[in-house]
Amino acid sequence: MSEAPGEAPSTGRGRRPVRPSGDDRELAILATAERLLAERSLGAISVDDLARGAGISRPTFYFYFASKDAVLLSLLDRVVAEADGTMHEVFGTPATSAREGWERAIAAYYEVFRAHRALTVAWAEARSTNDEVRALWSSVFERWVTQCAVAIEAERARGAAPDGLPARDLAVALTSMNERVLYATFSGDGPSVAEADVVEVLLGVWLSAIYGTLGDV
Amino acid sequence: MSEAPGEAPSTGRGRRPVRPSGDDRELAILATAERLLAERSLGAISVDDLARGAGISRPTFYFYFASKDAVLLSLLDRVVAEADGTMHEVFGTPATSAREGWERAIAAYYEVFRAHRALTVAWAEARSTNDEVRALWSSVFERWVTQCAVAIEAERARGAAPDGLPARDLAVALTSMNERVLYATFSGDGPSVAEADVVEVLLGVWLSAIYGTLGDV
DNA sequence: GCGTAACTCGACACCCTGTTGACTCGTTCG
DNA sequence: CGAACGAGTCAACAGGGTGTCGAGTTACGC
Repeated sequence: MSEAPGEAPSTGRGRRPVRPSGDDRELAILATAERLLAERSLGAISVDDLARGAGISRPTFYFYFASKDAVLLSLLDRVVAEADGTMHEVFGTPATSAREGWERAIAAYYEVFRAHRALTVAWAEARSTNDEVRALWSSVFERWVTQCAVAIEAERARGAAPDGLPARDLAVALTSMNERVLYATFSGDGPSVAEADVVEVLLGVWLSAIYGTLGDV
Repeated sequence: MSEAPGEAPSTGRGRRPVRPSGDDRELAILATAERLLAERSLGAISVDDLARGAGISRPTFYFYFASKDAVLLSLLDRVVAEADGTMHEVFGTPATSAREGWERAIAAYYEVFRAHRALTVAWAEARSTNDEVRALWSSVFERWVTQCAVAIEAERARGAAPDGLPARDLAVALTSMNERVLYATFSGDGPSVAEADVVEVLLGVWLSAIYGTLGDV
C-alpha cells in the first residue's frame, strides 16, 4: 500500500532499498521464503518466520518488503519471466509435426510447474486471497491462451484442423484443464493423474479437441 | 477439535446441541454465512460477523460451531447431498443418445455450481487452507470421476468409442477441466468462457476426447 | 422450589500483522 | 575533523483476529 521512499526501476513490485549491502538481506528473505514454502503452505508461514530465517527482526523485514505477499510476488516475477521465455521459445520455433508442436507446448507448461512446485502451489493458494497475485496469474494465463488460440486458428487456416468451437474458448478450456490437472498432480491433493503420464493424457485431450472429428455421436 | 458433548447423528460434522430451541440460532448462523458469502470471501468474514449476524456474541458462536470452517462444512454438506442426488439421477436414467447423455451430465455439474456460486467459490478457496474441506472436495470429485470412467468404458465396450487413454485418466482430466472452467466463469477472475457458452464448450471437448478419432496428426 | 442441562457472554490469553520513533553506523562534504 | 545525512535496525506499541474459561441466566422436569 505505502510506496517505498527510494524507488528502483528494476522490479517495480515491493520495496527495494537503493543502496548497497542490505541487498543480501533481501535475498536472504527470498531464499528463506522459497525454502519454507517447500515444507509448508504460505498461510502457515508468518512474517516472523521469514525474518528469523533471514537473521533479522520482524520490523526490519518490513524495511525490505511491504508484506508476506510481496515476497511471494517477488519470487513469482522470476517464474513468470521464465515461463514467458519458455512460451516464446515453444511458439517461436517451428515444429516438425503438429503433434510434436503441441506436445512441446504442453511439456513446457508441465516443466514450468514442475520446476517450481512449491511456488506454483503457493501461487494457486494466494490467488484466492490477494488481488495482485490473482492479476499476475491472469496475465500469464491470458498470454498462454492467446498463443494457443492463434495456433489453433493457424491450423484451421491451413486445413489441418476442422472448424468447431471458437478457438479462444477451446484454448481457455484446454489451458484450464492443464492448470488444474497439473496442480492436482503436483500438490498431491485429491484424485490425479500419475506424474509420468500427465503430459501424455493432456496431449491426448488437446489433440482430440483440436483435430478430432466426431462421427455419429 | 474438541468434540461436542451432546452428539446428534444427523450431520456428523460440527457440534450440534440436541435439545430444543437454540436450533434457530444454528440456522441463523448458517443463513448469515450464506448471505455474507454472497458479498465477500470467507477470509474476509470473521467469526464476529457471523455471530453478530445471528444476533449472538462471539463466544456463543462457539457453542454452535467449532470454527468458521465448520460452518462452511455444514453448508457444503447440503450441496454435496444435492450434487450426489443429481449425479445419480443423471447416470441412472438412460439417455436417448450418447451426446444427450454427456450433455446432461455436464449441464448437471454446471447447475450445481451455478445454483451455489458463492458457496462453491468459497469451497475452492477454503480447499487450500482446510484439510476437511479438501477431503470433502476430493470425495465428491472422486465420485464424479468414477462414474464418468465407468460410462466411458461402457461406451468403449459397446463399440461406440475408440480405445485410447485410460478411461480413468481421461475422466480425471475432463472433470478437472470442468471444475476449473466453471470456477473461472462463476468467480469472474481471469480469462473465462461466457456463461451462456460454457456447457457447449465443455461438451465439445468431452465428446472429442471420448469419441473423436484422430486423422493424420 | 430445586436440580440440572441448555444456553449466554465478559474477560482473558494468545498469535499475527503493520507502524512508530529512537538508535547505530558508515559515508560524504564543508 | 566533525556535523549532517541516509541506510539500516529493532523494542515497543496499537489493533484485530481466534479460541477458551468460568460465572452467570434461563427453562423445564420432577
